[in-house]
Amino acid sequence: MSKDFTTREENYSKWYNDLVIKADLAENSAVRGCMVIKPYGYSIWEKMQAALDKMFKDTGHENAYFPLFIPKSFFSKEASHVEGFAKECAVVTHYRLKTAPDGKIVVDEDAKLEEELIVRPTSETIIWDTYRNWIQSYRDLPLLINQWANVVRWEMRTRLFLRTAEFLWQEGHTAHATKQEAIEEAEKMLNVYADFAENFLALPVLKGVKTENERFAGAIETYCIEALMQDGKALQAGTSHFLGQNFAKAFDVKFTGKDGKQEYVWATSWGVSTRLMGALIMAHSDDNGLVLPPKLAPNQVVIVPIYKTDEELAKLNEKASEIKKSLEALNIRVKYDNRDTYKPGWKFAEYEFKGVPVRIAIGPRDLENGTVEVARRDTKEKKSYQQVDLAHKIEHLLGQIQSNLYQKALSFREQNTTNVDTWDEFVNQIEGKGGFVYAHWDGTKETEELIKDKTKATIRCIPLDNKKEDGKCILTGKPSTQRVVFARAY
RNA sequence: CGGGGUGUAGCGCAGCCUGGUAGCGUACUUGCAUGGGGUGCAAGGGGUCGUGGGUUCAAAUCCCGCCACCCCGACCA
Repeated sequence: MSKDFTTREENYSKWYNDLVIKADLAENSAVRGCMVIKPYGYSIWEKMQAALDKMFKDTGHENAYFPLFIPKSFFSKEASHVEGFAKECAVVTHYRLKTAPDGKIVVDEDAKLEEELIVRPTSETIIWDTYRNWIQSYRDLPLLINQWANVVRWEMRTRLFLRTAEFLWQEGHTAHATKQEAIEEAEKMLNVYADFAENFLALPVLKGVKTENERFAGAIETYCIEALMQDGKALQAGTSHFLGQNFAKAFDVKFTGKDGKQEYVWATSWGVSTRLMGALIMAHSDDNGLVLPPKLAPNQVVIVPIYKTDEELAKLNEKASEIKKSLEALNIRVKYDNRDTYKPGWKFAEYEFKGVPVRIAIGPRDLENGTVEVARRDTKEKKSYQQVDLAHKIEHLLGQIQSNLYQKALSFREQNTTNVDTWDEFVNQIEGKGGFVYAHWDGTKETEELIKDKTKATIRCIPLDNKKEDGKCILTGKPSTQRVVFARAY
């Protein structure tokens, strides 16, 4: 199944693609740019959803659902928003098919829609059109709503999980009485994303704001979390937008304040997508396959029996079930694989490839000695453990693996973060090792675009915890007050 | 949309140049042996050769059109 697997060094991009397919996470579908998420991949996504959904609810949000289709006219209401999405919209123009004289199924031209429907690329417009009726008074605020949905953006080039024409995500859309409160909400949700990335994905992220160029279409401020992948490229892992009153004005959403005066509502929106799957895969996996952090692994532990005879298997079944139960009592997700159709070595390789954090092998020798063999996926280390109190030891080990993955990713990021002060250094760094490059920039759109044209590097963000520092723009030499983070990105 | 490439068994590929009844590896099925890191041997099943047309006694192979997918650019979470 996974022999002859491409290594990261040979071809990082092929490694990623092969990994996604061979680890059974997803595959390309019959539809251009759209993937099928397979059960194993989907179960990881479900784990992410569950964790995020809880975090959203713990911060006061509720789930709702809005239509897949958005009337075309809605898009024209917020000028910069439509501009940002116009080039990648799927449009529904007809509502009926018919059989042509030659027997082929064709679109019935008589069934043309009065107004075309856009398949949502994001839901601000339909949601704000709805909010108009929901919000009258300051008592209706804040309105804190999240939606789990699929969206469509007709991308020209797609890659499994990282960029697909249709993807799954959540989008939060909140309405507030004051500017300050909306900004706090946008920042709060950015922190939720950062916590999630660090605690569940085991992935350290930079928190920052986007430059005007990179800002979400229709936003006043776009906050983001940026992660560094093993090939030195950055991945935007989540965004949170302060939308000001742009959408309230476009959709005429006003509320009456305590003072009896009418004012436009302040808005935020924030989202993360199945792209997080891509981040997860690229952050930790190695040339032996997937490496999953225990908190998101569908199976945290797999138990493999080693035996020759049916009698041995019967004894091992008994012992393994006992171990399985003791682990499950601690809420550890365990699979016992006693299929006779595959050999132990095959199973070892298989679970390793699928990233199961801990493998327990147990054979006749272990039964005699009261031991098991425990192998951890992150370090590939194998150790013999006494069966006594095994469940607690495994629980502890899972915690260690989770934090080890985070530490490893963190030190990778540190090793691949550099300060540069001259253009030559900058080009060398971007074209060599890559990584996050802190450099001075004169603050103009033109310079940012010029740098992008010359090096393919973009400003990933202006970090929130940035310290002020006088310097000169690496390209123009004009004065600058702080360093910003450059990288090539996905 | 520009440049390059590929369509042959579930998957990966050879065969094409030089036309002559479709092959390899793997996966699958069956049997026997094997079993502490992808097991060996044997037998077996499976293909409108992307698609439409043309040339020819004969086309996977030669010619023309079309379609799909992949890679590199412009666009992007």
